[in-house]
This record gives sequence, structure tokens and C-alpha cells, in this order.
Amino acid sequence: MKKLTLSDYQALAEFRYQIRKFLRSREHAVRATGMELAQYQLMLAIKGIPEGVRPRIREVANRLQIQHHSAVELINRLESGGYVRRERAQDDRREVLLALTPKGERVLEELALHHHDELRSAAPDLVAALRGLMPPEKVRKTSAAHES
Amino acid sequence: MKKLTLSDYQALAEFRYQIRKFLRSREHAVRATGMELAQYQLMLAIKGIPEGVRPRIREVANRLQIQHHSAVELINRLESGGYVRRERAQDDRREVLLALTPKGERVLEELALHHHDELRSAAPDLVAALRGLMPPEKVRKTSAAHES
DNA sequence: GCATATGTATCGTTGCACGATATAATGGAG
DNA sequence: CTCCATTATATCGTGCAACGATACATATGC
Repeated sequence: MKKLTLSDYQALAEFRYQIRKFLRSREHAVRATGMELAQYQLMLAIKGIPEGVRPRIREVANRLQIQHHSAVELINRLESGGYVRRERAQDDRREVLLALTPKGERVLEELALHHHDELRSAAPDLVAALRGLMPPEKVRKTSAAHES
Repeated sequence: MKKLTLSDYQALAEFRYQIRKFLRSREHAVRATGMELAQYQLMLAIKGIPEGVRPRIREVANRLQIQHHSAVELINRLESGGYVRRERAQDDRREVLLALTPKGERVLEELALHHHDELRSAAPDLVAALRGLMPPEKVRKTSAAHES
């Protein structure tokens, strides 16, 4: 099995650094509204849930890739903050459906707009950092790009 | 100021989901060795530090984009686990230089190898997800696109 | 030598996430 | 219809990560 060279380690570390710088500024933006990053992400998961999928706790937990009871805790905090509302499903009364409150919608919109812009402007750097990890010969075509 | 459409929210949520799935599998790989993700990342930051930069605590904290005292705590745990060694700098005795122990090197190599492979195979999907966030017309050239 | 800056460490707190376990509702086997 | 396994949610106790405030040590300029 092949070994990593020092510059492989450097590329990994550099990629992580770039991602993290981006994440960090988002963290600050989120905190400035009085929420935590994980809470914003949960709200985003509710809002951005694919068509036809019901916003149950389990579903949202899956989208966030956390245990369902971690989601429960996040939702408890979000509900206390007045960002999110729980609602028992009527057909299957085990299910709890989630909805954003008007306050939640407002905050989410502001943050997501910022997030969207930032991500779009960071995208080229992220792509470049990913290229740094690829074998040198294959760098040119990242995925489907029929080069210039 | 422009508003986000529902599909913008879905794209953001989807991107987050894809990243997170990747991150999660790494988390599991790291935990399986008895470490936490953040601890692995700190070790990677030590190993992958740019040439000519000394692995001081402050420096590493900067690379991780955390407060220096958060790094101190991570390092305390890493040192207890025998992954990392502290060493006072001789010229400036305020500085603490970090080095991986043989055990740390071994674990890091194994994890980073796995990480490197995974990241390389996930790269096209990540790039594709990033494209999903770009305006449809500008999709072709990911980075250097000067407007239409 | 002393004030100030810089680097590291400690304390107390909060949030996140987890495993284990509990409670509630559903649905199927008999 | 009753019992039981399954599914969905919630609670409890724990550990890690990160933070702000603060303290301590060393270095450097005046």
C-alpha cells in the first residue's frame, strides 16, 4: 500500500484549513443572531427537505447525520427559542412534524442568503483545494468539465 | 435584495448533507482508533504545517481556526493519550513546540491514508454539489468564469 | 528594573452528541 | 381482540469541544 508524502499531508491540512475558515465565518454570522450553527443547520434541513418528504424528527436527524435523540435536544432548544414548532401528525400519532415559526423563517432567510452568497464566492477556492489533492496528471478535468 | 427560492434552500441543505455524510464516515474511522475528530485534525495540522513554520500552539490553533486555549485543551487530551509531545522552545522559552510521538505518527498515517482516498473519491460529488449552488448559466467553468 | 506585550495554561460554563433506557402509538400474528 | 414486535419520540447521565475571563511565565523596550 502506498504511503502519503509530506505534501499529501500538507494538502489535506490545507484543504481542512480552507473549509474551516469558511465554516468559521458562518459560525460567527449564526451566533450573532443568538443561535448555534447546529441549530441553523437543523432549520435549514426543515426548510430544504425534499418534496414529498415529511419533516419528522427521524427524517431531519438523518439529513443532519446525527442520532435522533441529538436532534430531539436541538429541537428542544430551538423550540425554547421560538424558532421551531412541534406538531403531532394526525394520521400516525407517534410522529412529530416540525415547522418553522415566523421568527424562524425570518432568521433562516437572513442567514441562508448570506450563506448562499458566501458559499458561491468560496466555491472556486474549494474546488482548487480539492484539485490539490488529486494526482498531478489528472488535475485538468475535475469532473465533467470539457476543458477550454 | 434578492430572495432565495425553495430550490436554493434545497441546494444548500443538500450540499450540507453530502459534506456531512463524508465527514461522518471519517468521524467513525477516527473514533474507531480511540480518538476524536478534532484530535485527529490537530495532529494533521502539526504534520501538515507549511515548511518553515514552527508548530507552536498558537500556530496550530490558527490553522484549526479555534482559540488558543481550545487548542491547549485538545493537546492536553492528546498528550494524555500519548499521541503528541510538548517541548519548550530553547530560544524563546514561552513557546511550546508540538511533535507527534511514534504512536501518533502511526495512527495519523493510517487515518490520513484513508481520509485521502475518501476525499479523492468524494471530490467529484462535492464539486457537483457546489455546481448545484451556482446560477444555471454559469455552471460550465467552475472557477475562472468572468460573467456571461 | 519595570511596564507591557506575547505565549501558554486554568477555571467555569454552555452546547453538541452519544449510549442506554423509557414511553407512546402502530400494526401484524394468532 | 389481545399480545407483541416495531417504530417514533423523549429522558438521563456522560464526555468532548469551544468559549470568555483570568492567571502565570517569559521576553522585550524604555
